[in-house]
Amino acid sequence: MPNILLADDHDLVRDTIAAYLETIDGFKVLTAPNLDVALETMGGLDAIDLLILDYNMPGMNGLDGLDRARKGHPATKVALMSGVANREVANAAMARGADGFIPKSLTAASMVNAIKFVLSGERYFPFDFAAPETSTAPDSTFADLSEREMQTLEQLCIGLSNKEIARNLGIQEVTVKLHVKNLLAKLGVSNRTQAALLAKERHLF
Amino acid sequence: MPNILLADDHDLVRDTIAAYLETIDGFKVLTAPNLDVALETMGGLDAIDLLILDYNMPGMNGLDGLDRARKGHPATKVALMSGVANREVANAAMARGADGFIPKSLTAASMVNAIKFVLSGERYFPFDFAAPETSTAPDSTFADLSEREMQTLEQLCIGLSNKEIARNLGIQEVTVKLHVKNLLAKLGVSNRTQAALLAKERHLF
DNA sequence: TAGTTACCTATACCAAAGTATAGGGACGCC
DNA sequence: GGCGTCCCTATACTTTGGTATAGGTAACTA
Repeated sequence: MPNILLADDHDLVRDTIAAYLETIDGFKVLTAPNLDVALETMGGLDAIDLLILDYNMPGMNGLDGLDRARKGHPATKVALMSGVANREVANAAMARGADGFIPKSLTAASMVNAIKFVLSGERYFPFDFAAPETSTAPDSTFADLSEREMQTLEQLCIGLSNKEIARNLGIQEVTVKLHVKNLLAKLGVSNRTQAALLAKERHLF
Repeated sequence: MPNILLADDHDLVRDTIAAYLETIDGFKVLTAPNLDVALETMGGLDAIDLLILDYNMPGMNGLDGLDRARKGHPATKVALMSGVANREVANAAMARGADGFIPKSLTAASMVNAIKFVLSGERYFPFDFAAPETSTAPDSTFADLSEREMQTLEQLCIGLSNKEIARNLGIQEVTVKLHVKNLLAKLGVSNRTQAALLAKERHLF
């Protein structure tokens, strides 16, 4: 029966999750209202198999808290939990060695799955949480680009110069400049670099 | 006891995996040597809970096979399995609606985990397989950038102009130009847009 | 028919980006 | 001391990028 330590400053959230895990799956769950208490508890007698840290919690200071927890207790698996963190934070957490990332948007059943996953030695990263970035902004900004402007943008995203784009599209450089100018206005950015960055961010090319 | 249909043209691989799943976890496993046979089998009496398709297998034709399988049997979960596919393919598969992606580099235990995961209604995407792209090239190209050049690059990645960067760093615009010129050379690119794109690709900022 | 939109081109101009060369100050290293 | 490196600045220059205005074609639409 694995020991879990759940640290979250939101009392209601923390206690209900803990109760759920205990009753439904028979985990033994300890709780802590912030990082410092959590680390104290870790130093106690019971060996903790999994430490779940809320991302927004006193003492966390971004992902530094993750490092602190991992450093002192290498044998314990550490998962991050958050209700607000975006994909960037989640990725950063995983890159920094977290064993899992649990968005609070998960269903209870999925959360249990995730926890079991981590306890079994794997690293959990919810795919459906990782993906939205791609599908969140399907077009909107890019919808009203004309075909040529879109083609121009595409070449811009490889970092080509107007001259090169002109050659590739078989038109004059002045025309490319025109397309660039228009697409900058439509995208609401002020130069080609920003346009390329924006397009890449939206995973257009 | 869930029914699994495993389709792989590699006889040895297919049969050993099937045997493993049957003996270790009590799954009922059917097998098929290619996509067509798999789809035929699906039409049989037994309801298949999970279809596992090898990516390199007669009939697959890239990810088209995935679509064919999903279209005819919406109730069946479909996972892709591959020994060679890279991250791009895996992501594309997930984007096209696969319920899971199973690299053959997984341990047997992890594979079982993945399968249970998918059967429970979640989508499985192995983080350790997804991540390498980020960590494969930690620096190399960027290692020999000086501190100022790195700061300049960072601002470049927001699409700022030389003038703005100069203001932000508290130096003259000419100096920024110098840094830009030098970092372009070090990165082996020919303009600021390419530099920004490269840095973003490597997830530096 | 006239109006609209996308597309292409042209000339011209200014701003921004990038190159070249030169020099000075700070630091660490042999 | 001399050497190398990074940082900053300066002048001067060329190229590229972006804006403005104007005009022509083709296709679609009211």
